[in-house]
Amino acid sequence: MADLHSASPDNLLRTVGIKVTRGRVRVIAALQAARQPMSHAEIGTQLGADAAVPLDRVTLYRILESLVAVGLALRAVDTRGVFRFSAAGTLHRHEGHVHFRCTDCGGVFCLKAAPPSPPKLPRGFRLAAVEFDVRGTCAVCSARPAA
Amino acid sequence: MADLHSASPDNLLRTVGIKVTRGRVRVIAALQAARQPMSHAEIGTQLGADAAVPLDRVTLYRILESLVAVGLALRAVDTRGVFRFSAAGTLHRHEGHVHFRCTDCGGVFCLKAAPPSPPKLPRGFRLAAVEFDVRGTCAVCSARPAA
DNA sequence: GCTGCAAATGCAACCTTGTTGCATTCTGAA
DNA sequence: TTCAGAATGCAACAAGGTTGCATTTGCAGC
Ligand SMILES: [Mn+2]
Ligand SMILES: [Mn+2]
Ligand SMILES: [Zn+2]
Ligand SMILES: [Zn+2]
Repeated sequence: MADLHSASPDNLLRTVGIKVTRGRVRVIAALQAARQPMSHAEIGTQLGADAAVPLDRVTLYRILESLVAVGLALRAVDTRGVFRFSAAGTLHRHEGHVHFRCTDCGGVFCLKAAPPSPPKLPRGFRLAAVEFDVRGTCAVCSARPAA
Repeated sequence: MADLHSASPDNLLRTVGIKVTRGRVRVIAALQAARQPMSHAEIGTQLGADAAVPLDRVTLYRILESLVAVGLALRAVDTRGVFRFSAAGTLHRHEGHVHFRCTDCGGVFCLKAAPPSPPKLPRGFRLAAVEFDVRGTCAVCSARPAA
């Protein structure tokens, strides 16, 4: 089982069955190279900097949306209310375990615990999604003195 | 120190030593009456609805800021990246049960199920909050034909 | 290698959330 | 009652995020 950062963007996209486009490849590569989850603005800046062809702002949003939808990226909200994205992988299944979100750096960490089962709903209610959100500060951010 | 659970907005404000203004009193009252944390927009809508005198949008932000600063309100970021505010010292506690969020009407419903216990964290990680987010459509929205 | 169609993109416009500056009004202590 | 500092209202701004629509592009089928 390859780790998150080893599979090529092209192969990841083909594996999940969505089109391989220049934009998606560039975004996945950027997320894989990142040491921390990136905001939309950070990705846009970096992509605009190291490439002759800039990526449209809206297209970037839609690329991130599509990557999250197929599980190739994870999305979290940092303490300032900004979405931050990190690379995931097809080979890594995220359904079977709980995630920890660092509210400081926006990082998402896989825990070993199994997700809780959904509760009983009142009559007529229809369940669509269940999300167990565990938040706090990761080891790195907890060690670092507060800003 | 006065009991935060039973004090009136006026007394709460006097206790913490900031000025008692019409706006602050109304906001505290709204937060105390709320069954769940409210967004800035929700507070603004409610205050605009049941009062002849609407509250300026910016003033509301500054009121919430001041209440958080003195500890009379709590601020959190929800999964959509929006700040939500709750009164500190209200009687309705939401820690003891799970919530259901209707993705259609936006309503939040208190369920009878107990929240799952937080999982074991890796060394150095610090837990801040655990949120069990159950989403879907409520009874009313499920019954109504899709728009 | 073509062809055709759905998927993806670019662009303009728009919405929401949150902030800043400044003149005016209000609170509450002296 | 006075009045300085705190709070408010209004206008303008900024960033994050979304929507609609015309155009381009990936890629499956031939
Ligand atoms: Mn995971
Ligand atoms: Mn509740
Ligand atoms: Zn962290
Ligand atoms: Zn509903």
